[in-house]
Amino acid sequence: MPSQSVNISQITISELNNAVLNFNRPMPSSSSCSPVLSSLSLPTSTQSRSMSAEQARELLTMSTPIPDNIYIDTNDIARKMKEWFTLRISTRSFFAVHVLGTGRNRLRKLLTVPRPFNSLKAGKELYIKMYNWLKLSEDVKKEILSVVGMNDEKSKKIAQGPEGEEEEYACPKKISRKREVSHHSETSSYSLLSPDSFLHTSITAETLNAFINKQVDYVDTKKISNLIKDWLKETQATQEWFATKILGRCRKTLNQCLNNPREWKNLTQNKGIFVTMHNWMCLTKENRHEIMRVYKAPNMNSH
DNA sequence: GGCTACCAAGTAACCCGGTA
DNA sequence: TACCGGGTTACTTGGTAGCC
Repeated sequence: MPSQSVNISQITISELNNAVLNFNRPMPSSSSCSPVLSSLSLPTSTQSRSMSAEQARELLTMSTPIPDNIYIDTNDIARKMKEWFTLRISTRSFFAVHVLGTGRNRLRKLLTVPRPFNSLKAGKELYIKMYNWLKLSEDVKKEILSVVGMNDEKSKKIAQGPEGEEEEYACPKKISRKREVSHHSETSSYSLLSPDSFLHTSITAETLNAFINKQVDYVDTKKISNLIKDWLKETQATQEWFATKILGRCRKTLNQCLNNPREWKNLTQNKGIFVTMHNWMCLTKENRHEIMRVYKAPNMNSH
């Protein structure tokens, strides 16, 4: 994969070094891992330019021999990585190919059957990369993902069509329309557009975004489905409008969620829809009405 | 590490019922 | 009867995991 400088990236080497400085801080709920990245040969803090994809990968790579006193708990790393993947910030395939530089099946093996660190050969480097990855802040991780994947020519080529000769993988933001939608909900990027008229309302788009994407631990899916159905009847708002304007999904998806709500624990991608619906119903009647007016909900003339 | 089956999510097509 | 909104079914696609 060719190394390219990335102009649009906002991340700087100094920011990355700041992240590295925090590495001496213990990992949350971790006691078995010792800092490793501090031994890496990182760019100096005087460099304040955007990093290239290669530099992003280098950041996670051991560039010096592994000290004998360093022990990495592969089980712990695998568990934490699996937890991180549930956030759906990146697919396993994407992470394997672009961050680790290996195949998705290889990563799966590392996560499902973690072998003792000392018994590993080439796998050591991959675990170290993951260890270092877990130490980064979420913002830095996202920037790295952006740098190593979203902007390189390979990704663009594959994103344009199935002609790619390289290993098939999925880019969560560019390639998969479905995952993009899912990602959208999981990462709290709100679906509402920002009409100019919103500027004149008492509730701002930012406020609404923050509120409606508020994280929720649990949603009673059946209850919220019934509430939404009742609310749609009451206000005569159409499923089409609510689905596209508020949820950012197609009407059919909303319809299925309302009529066949799965148990919360069984949900994966559609959790975001129920979270948004839950938060929507937590808004005051007045706020909902105002938003409906701004977003030109049908039948608003009658209210 | 390759192959393959399964699952989840999203959507198109179609149908049905209400209404003007 | 045409139109619109809601519901159902089948299909497509990507991710994951089992098997070897």
